[in-house]
Amino acid sequence: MSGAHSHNHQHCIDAALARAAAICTDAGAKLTAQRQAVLQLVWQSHKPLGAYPLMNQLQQLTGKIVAPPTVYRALEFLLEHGLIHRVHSLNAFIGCDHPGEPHSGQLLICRACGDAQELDSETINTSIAQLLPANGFSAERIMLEITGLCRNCQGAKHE
Amino acid sequence: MSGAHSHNHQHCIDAALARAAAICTDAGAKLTAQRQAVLQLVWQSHKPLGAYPLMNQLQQLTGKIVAPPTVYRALEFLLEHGLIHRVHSLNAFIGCDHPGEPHSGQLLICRACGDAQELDSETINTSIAQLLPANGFSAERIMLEITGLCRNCQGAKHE
DNA sequence: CCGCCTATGTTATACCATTGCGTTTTTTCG
DNA sequence: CGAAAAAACGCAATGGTATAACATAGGCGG
Repeated sequence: MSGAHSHNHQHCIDAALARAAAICTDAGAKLTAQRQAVLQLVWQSHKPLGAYPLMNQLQQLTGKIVAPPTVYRALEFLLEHGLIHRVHSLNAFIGCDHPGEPHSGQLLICRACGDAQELDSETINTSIAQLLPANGFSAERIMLEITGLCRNCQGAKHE
Repeated sequence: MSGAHSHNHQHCIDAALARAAAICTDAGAKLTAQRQAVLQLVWQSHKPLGAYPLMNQLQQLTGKIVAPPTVYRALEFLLEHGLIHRVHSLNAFIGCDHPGEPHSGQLLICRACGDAQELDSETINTSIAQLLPANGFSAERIMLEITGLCRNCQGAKHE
């Protein structure tokens, strides 16, 4: 596994980094080199990336030893500013497709290839929004994670 | 913490255990004493219960030392048979309100009191179901967890 | 009795995340 | 500018979550 992606999505990464920079400037937050490096690595991985793999990659990238708190602090910053999502079912992280906009992180996670795709279905959002008042519940964080098989993996099925 | 619940929901627990026994018999699975004890403890807690607290309670209940794999194996069994749900955002477990029926574990989790309430909204289910074909995705597990403030905690709590 | 399957026990370890503290860097402002 | 304050970072240790690997015990059909 060394940069062998058939499709080069360097421009996606660059775009994401640019958007991130803009958002941080806007918010008066500092996208330091380290945070940017973490964001880049998260984006660079098509799949949700765990904190420790990320840590290793960060070490390779910077040539320095990196301890867990370092990477977690960067991740926390990026989460706070909506630049990445946490994928709870995998204990991993993934770049956010449309930072800046309000959205709730709807994810389709393929258990075969590991890819994750972000959705933003208004239908689902409104269904949920309509449901809450009936329960007197005030929502702060909505997390929808759907695990299954993506289009590509359905034909070539394992198990 | 010694049985200090103001509301005695022993009958809920008993009902859940009875249903569980029926479901297991039906499925040809064995609800052993240990698994039943774990199920009881999970139900006994109004709130989602972590594996290690559960382990401690199980030790007190049985008077024997219990190792992590023991409790995880029981939890795995209960999950497989739909008798409990895993709450990913808390790394915890909660009794399932309506085992036996197909449902997808929609949860309202109050961050103030820690209570969790299970939903089963057809509206949401159909929204999701309609969304999947467009993405060519075949869903196997759908997980919706909503964190916020429940009715009781909204008045009392700030921030 | 014997072999098989399931459940369980036991030890160790992998994996995920945070706390606490001290140092360096950056920002702020007189 | 230069000192005080704040933010980011490095580092060591620890806490919390989950599983691997191997051993043991008991039911059950041949």
